[in-house]
Amino acid sequence: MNFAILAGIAVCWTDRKQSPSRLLREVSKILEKLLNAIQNSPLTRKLSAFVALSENELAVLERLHKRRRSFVAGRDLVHQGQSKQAAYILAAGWACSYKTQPDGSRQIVDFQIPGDFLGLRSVLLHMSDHSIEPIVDIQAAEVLAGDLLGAFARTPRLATAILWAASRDEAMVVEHLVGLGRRDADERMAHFLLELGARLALVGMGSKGGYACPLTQYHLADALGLSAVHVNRVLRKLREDKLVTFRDGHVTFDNYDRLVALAQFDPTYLDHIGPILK
Amino acid sequence: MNFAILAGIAVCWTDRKQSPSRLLREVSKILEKLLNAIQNSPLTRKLSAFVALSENELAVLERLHKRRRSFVAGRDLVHQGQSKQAAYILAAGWACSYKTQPDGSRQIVDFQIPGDFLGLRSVLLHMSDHSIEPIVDIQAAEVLAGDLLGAFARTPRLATAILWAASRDEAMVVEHLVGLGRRDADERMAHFLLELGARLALVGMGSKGGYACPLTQYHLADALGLSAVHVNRVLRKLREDKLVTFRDGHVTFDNYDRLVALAQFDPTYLDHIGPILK
DNA sequence: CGCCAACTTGAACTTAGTCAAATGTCGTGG
DNA sequence: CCACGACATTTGACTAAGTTCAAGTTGGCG
Repeated sequence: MNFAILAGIAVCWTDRKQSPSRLLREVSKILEKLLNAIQNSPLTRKLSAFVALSENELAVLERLHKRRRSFVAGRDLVHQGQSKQAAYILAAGWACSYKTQPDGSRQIVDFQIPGDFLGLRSVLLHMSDHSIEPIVDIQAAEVLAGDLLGAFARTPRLATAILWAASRDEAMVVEHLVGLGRRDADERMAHFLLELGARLALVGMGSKGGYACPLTQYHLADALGLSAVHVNRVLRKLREDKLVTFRDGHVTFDNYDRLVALAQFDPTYLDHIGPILK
Repeated sequence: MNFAILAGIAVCWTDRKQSPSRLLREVSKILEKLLNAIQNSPLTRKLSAFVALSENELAVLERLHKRRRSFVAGRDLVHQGQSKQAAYILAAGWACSYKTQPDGSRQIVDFQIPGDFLGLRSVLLHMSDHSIEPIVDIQAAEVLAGDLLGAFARTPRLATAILWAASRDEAMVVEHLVGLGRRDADERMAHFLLELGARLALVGMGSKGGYACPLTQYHLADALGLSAVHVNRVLRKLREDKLVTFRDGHVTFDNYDRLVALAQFDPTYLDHIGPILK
């Protein structure tokens, strides 16, 4: 009995005859397992949205989610310069990775939402070049370097899928860099809010209408390279122009299309189909 | 007969007795091969500076350098949005990867110098999210996705070394992002010139005294998120302050230590020892 | 020689930062 | 219940950094 999810469509096949009732029973058992895996893990959900994962691969992925730990908001999970070998898969809550300068100012490099890896690069460099802070209380699965490499060796397709997700993250960092270098404050904010919405939509936490967002204006300032004061002004302007409203922990897109036009937002780099479905 | 280069020191050993003259002959043969490989390939040189590579791994690395091609300055090697599966190893010359915005402005994400990979991420995403432009005439070895994966499968240590180099590149992009978000124009320029110097020193093309640099002030402007006019002013100021001189395709550090202090340059993220020498 | 690209400089302008102060909100302890 | 502090948000007035526009200068090369 074989089973796979292909671009959202379940496919199953068998090479020998079976009674219909037995076939049905098996399929339903597998479906239940899959549903379980996908519902329990935003990472699985994210990867499944792009890449065909077999039952076996899903099982390996699930095994990576053992060793679950909780962390409280605000206390650094990893600190810049710390030598640490573990990565994490974020299961619930938001985090951000940032670097602090000697003069005290900080730059947020990226936000992580459920399904994202934390500190994958640190594992390879054997040293964290940045800090990671939980923005709210979070749940994360610790992944030891050895387990990850083991999983890669046993399921190369999964390895490719994870590397693909890492590449996608890197593409987002590049887009962020472009924003800091070549977009003014309004465009930067618009682009940021749109990108975050697109990412959240992938794990079922947002839509074109808006999304819940626990970030403070200080987080936005540190991410966008602006002062908190200016962030506030920009948000006011966007709100008054009926483009987007950021208020009380919630982002509401008042006019998605005009916002996309302002930000010159092109979600191509997020939308791409994965590398496995050839 | 075994042989390795370990942090710049050659090591050889054998498990059976051999006549001294024969041993000597073998060692000199191997040395010649290695010298050849290292001189011919800046990538080999870069990796060897951090990671112990065996004779076999060096041979595999050399094989990746077949299929050498030339490209003229200014004509895009890869274009944004292009679907392309090959990556390149830059053998000679300088290139830059950049993104252009719909409004025509461009942001240079990174410069590549000999020994760097071009478009490694594009291979995984099956699509280039940026363009690559040779700054001068360049020589690059085309690496097909298949060859790369084959080499990875046969020599996992080499795979780790290359992934490590890729992580290091990503760390540089992050540092660049921090610069755009949280450093003013002077610091940004100082930091950039220092980082470039450190990278070039790794492949023997620069020192604490300075280095040859084919970039124009427009390149600097596009990389640092400044206008070309302002780049000119910043360069003048740094020159007048006797910190660094950028002129006639040559960067000269007039006062390395004060420049490091101004830029708050911390080369930790470039200096790190590789992942294999545990 | 004349052209072109890179570089240089000045002046006016715009964006975003800094400083300062007021408002709002939430949870804690009296 | 209210007072209080901690923190996030909001607004205004002023300032500094960097852009834009415009007009040269320089140097290499056909």
